[in-house]
Amino acid sequence: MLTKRRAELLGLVVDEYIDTAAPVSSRALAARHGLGVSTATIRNELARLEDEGYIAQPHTSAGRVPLDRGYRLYVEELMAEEPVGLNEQRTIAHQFHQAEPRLDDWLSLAATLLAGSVTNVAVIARPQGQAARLRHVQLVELTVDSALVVAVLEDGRVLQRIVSLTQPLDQDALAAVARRLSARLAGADAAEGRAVAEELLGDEQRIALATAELIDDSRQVGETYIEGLRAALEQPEFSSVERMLEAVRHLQAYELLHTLPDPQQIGRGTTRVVIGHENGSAWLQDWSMIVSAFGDRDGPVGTIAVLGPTRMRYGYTIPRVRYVAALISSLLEHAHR
Amino acid sequence: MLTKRRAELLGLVVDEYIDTAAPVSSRALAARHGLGVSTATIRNELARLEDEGYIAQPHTSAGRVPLDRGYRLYVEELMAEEPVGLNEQRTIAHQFHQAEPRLDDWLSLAATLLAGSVTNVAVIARPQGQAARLRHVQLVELTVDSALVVAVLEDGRVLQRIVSLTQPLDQDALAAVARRLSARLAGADAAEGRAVAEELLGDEQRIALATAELIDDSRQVGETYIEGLRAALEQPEFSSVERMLEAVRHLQAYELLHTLPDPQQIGRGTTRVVIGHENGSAWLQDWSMIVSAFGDRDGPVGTIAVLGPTRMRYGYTIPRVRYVAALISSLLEHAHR
DNA sequence: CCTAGCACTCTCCGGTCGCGAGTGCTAACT
DNA sequence: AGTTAGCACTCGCGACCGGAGAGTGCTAGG
Repeated sequence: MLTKRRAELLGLVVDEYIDTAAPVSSRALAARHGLGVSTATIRNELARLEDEGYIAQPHTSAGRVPLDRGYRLYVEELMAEEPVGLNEQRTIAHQFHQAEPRLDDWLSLAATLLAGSVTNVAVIARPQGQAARLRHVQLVELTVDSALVVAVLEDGRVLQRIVSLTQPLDQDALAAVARRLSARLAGADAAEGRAVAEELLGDEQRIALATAELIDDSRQVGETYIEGLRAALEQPEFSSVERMLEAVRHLQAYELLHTLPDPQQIGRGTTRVVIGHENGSAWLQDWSMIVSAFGDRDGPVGTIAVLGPTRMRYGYTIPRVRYVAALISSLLEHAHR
Repeated sequence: MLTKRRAELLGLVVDEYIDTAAPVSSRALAARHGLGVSTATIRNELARLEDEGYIAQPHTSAGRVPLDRGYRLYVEELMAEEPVGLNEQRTIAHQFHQAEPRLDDWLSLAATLLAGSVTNVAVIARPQGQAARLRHVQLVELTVDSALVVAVLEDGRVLQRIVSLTQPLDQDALAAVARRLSARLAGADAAEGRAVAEELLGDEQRIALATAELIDDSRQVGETYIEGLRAALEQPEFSSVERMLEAVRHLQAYELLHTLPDPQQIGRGTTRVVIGHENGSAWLQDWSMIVSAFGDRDGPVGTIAVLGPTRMRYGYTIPRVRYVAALISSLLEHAHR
């Protein structure tokens, strides 16, 4: 069981780590917060917390770093929220009232302000329409090195896209590929399409991927606003070129839109925190996501989220995401009248 | 004087460097292109080219790297253009005809296609309105740590923006700052405003910067589309964290919009190449910019540009920028009818 | 004017070493 | 039983070499 003292200690470890981004040592804990015990005692407790999977050491002779499980408990029970001060509220609200009363402008502004306020990536997405499933695919030869992928969806819509090929394929070969893909992909949604594509190779894979993307396109992707890339990248977790590149690679409208949960599933007024491995996507393993929804009385219409390293100022970020979501919702309500 | 042979050699050095991103040695040149001379002779010629400021060595025992002057000559006389093939033209044009016939969608698509085609950053900007000059500034105390900057422009427009302060300033102090700034900035355009801000410190600097940005805002910034950040960042010139961060920091709509030349100054149909230090801004010192304008018969309305490291495939990029600009212009013409 | 040969320079890479930070464990203390 | 002082041990990190390799400039001879 997790004793009171150990829980408090965990809270301190997370606080400290969020602050310094460096493994937290028993000495640092004793020094910064005068708990009435020695470092040896703290070490014992830390060892217990490690056994229970809340924290870990990067290597034998290092301090402790929170694990996802530690963050989870922290977010649910230990952290102190830093509410949005009145000044801050006024400053933010003012900018909205000053802007043109257009939803697009509001959302873009909201993304910018939120990103600036929490120094992380802010994403605001407004999906439109329903995602459909595939009926079948056809391929049309365009030039030697490109073909047209035509996706026919179950609801009857027809979408097309050009794919460039690495090897020449004539119309017969294309037809064969199309037959195979149609068989495997019939009834598939975008995610299933991508899964099938994973198993294929070369041009056939490219075509399958294009098909999956066409299915995705059926959602008629609304606007997506992404801000704060720069602020996020300045954080120490991205101090190597590879991590930075990976972040830039993935932080794109297209990919994010399909990573964020549907606004319906969140519901207005609630804020969900998704930590590290709780994210489905592999690349998000050491990211956390704070998601909220906005909308009017007819229900939620969009998602507003902050993405950042798992080492994120949850207590600070969460209220701000919630506040901005609520603010937009109330702007929408007023606009409707 | 630059002999024929030396010019050719320079062309080869630039070609090779663009290709490999590594300093070019006399041996590499002799091996890859069977010039009828020995490496020693090549070394002599390279030494001359270095004296004349076209190329340089990163350190004594390294090969040669082109300097801006070398690139300039290359672009103007030596490079071989790689025209946009018919297939490529068709593939690109097709996507435009498939898109909704809205200028916004066209521009966004153009940025994406262009960036993908040249694997560098593509920027498309459509400025609107004229930039104005400042009449005077006023400051209004909002909260302890924020103030409202009110800029009155020469054409009578009034723009405002909130600035957060690092130190508390009361209304008297703010009034003093406003008086000082108004005196220094009267009649200034945005660039001059920024220059003055550079000389100031702390909150006064922040306020001056905000003022400069307000002046900029008077242009009523149109849409800016930026694509290809990721592709650009994968290039070897950004293989250090600092360079990458610097690029991300600067490649923002706001900053780029004010870096690109006015479409009027370029004129439809022409393509301008700006290499390294020829760029005004300090951060662009090792970037090159290929700029073209698009518009209809009433004149150019927007700028289309590709940004990349000075080591850029000029011969490949230039025709593609030109092509896309022309394509959009012609779409505009047709739409007008 | 060209070229073979050579001495020289400088970077890059791998290995070694010592320092410092931090831990876990043990034994004594309350 | 819980706490603590003391200590041996581990590990990462930065500094410091030293040799290999790449490339140059120069010289002397064709």
